[in-house]
Amino acid sequence: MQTLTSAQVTDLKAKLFRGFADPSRLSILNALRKGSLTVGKIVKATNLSQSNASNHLACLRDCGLVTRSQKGNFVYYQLSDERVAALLNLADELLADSAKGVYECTRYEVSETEK
Amino acid sequence: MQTLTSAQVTDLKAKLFRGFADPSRLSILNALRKGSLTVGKIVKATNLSQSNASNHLACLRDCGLVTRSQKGNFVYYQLSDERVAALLNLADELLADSAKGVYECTRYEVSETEK
DNA sequence: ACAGTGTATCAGTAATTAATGATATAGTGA
DNA sequence: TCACTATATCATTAATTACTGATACACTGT
Repeated sequence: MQTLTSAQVTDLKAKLFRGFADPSRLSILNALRKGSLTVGKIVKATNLSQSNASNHLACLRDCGLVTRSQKGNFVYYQLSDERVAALLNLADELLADSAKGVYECTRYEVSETEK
Repeated sequence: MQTLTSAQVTDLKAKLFRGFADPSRLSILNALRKGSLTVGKIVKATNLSQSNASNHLACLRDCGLVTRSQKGNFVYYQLSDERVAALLNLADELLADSAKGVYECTRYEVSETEK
């Protein structure tokens, strides 16, 4: 068991947050809030392409946010810890209060697929 | 006051998390946990270059995580909400439990500046 | 108005990242 | 073994991002 430098801890924390920092991954995490799902169900729920979803799932696993369990031909993913959902909830609350400000921020660009 | 689509909410949430998802910004946020600081103090605390710190501060402001207040020649930054610190705390806890797994993950690369 | 200090912005570059389509792997049942 | 389904990986491309050094702006005191 090795002790980490504070810079290493910071890198790990950044990595953890990076898992949350992409709309595709957030939509996956959101779908998993209700429980574990197969990759196929995740693809349907999120409208991501299969390979893209698979890549993001690998990323989420890499960040420690989800775990994987194989059952026959299917692979189930689920949130790795209650606190993953708790982080999502906290972010929801924070956004609910500050969304207006962020939304109006000049740098923010809404994706073109939305009206 | 406009209602946001769920995709817009997802984009905003991703943007919020992106603020946390970089080691430089995390070290800034960490420095600000104890209270507000001038840019100069932040630069010293983080070892970032002045322009780099300034860019990250703009980013953090853009993500809604910090606020800015000017006093004479100095600019003070501070966390915009208690919940920003709460998110950092939650991430700390999550990491404390799962650090081992994340640390051992094959994809993770420790920056070369560390031994 | 000027010099000095603190902060922000700009242009350029290198590196990282997300997405796609095609292909590979692994499990299932006949 | 074979055909089939589910998932993962690969190669490529386009887009985004972090950083640096130089410069600009803003405030202060003289």
